[in-house]
Amino acid sequence: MTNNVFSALGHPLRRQVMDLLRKGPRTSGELAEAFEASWPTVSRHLAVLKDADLITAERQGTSIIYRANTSVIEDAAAALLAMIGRDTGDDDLKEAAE
Amino acid sequence: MTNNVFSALGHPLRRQVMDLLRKGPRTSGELAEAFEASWPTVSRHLAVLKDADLITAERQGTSIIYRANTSVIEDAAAALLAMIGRDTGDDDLKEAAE
DNA sequence: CCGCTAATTAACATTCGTGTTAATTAGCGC
DNA sequence: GCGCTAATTAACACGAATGTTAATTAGCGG
Repeated sequence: MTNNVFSALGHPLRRQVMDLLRKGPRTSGELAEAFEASWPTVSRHLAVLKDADLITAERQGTSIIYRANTSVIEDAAAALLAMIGRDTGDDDLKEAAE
Repeated sequence: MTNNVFSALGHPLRRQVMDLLRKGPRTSGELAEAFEASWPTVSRHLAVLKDADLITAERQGTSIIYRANTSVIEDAAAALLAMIGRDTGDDDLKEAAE
């Protein structure tokens, strides 16, 4: 669950999508226009993000609206902080060995 | 700088390395033994992590000691939280649109 | 159903990532 | 320098990711 999240965020275009989505929901077309890449290319990046559960897709008429999935992003951030020993309240890791 | 960090964390073995390093410094040999993969394979994963600045390497005699680079991990976590509008004190992003 | 717009999926070429074994560098003790 | 251990780099094979154009699905309005 925090697994392909990092891979998904590995691509710069996908991070930019997340940044755009932070400001509010966007349709596929709006997102596609925001980048130089072709529409199918953006579409596939969106599919990767959706697969990683980083965004959600909701059909509305002929458009499809994408939204950032904040809880998954929070989980990923928590996983990172856990890497440096900072517990985040998820208590799922107990370890403090010198 | 927060760029290849996510790609580097995309591989499960590399996240496990980070988790081991959280508990303290380890030599290349110790890390190599911790995984099923061959030593050269682990070695190259370590190179990826080092390239992303997630870990540091220090030669000590014939051994090379690896340590987690906490500040870069913190930066990555901050970048994630910024994606959901949560400012982390880095003030480099200002935006709160509905 | 036809035509139109929105968006995804298919097919293809190319580049990147991963893992292995073999070869190489680096340091230490004799 | 020789031999030994620690670790990386080189070379190779192969599967996954990326981007493009062409084809397809989905919904709406006439």
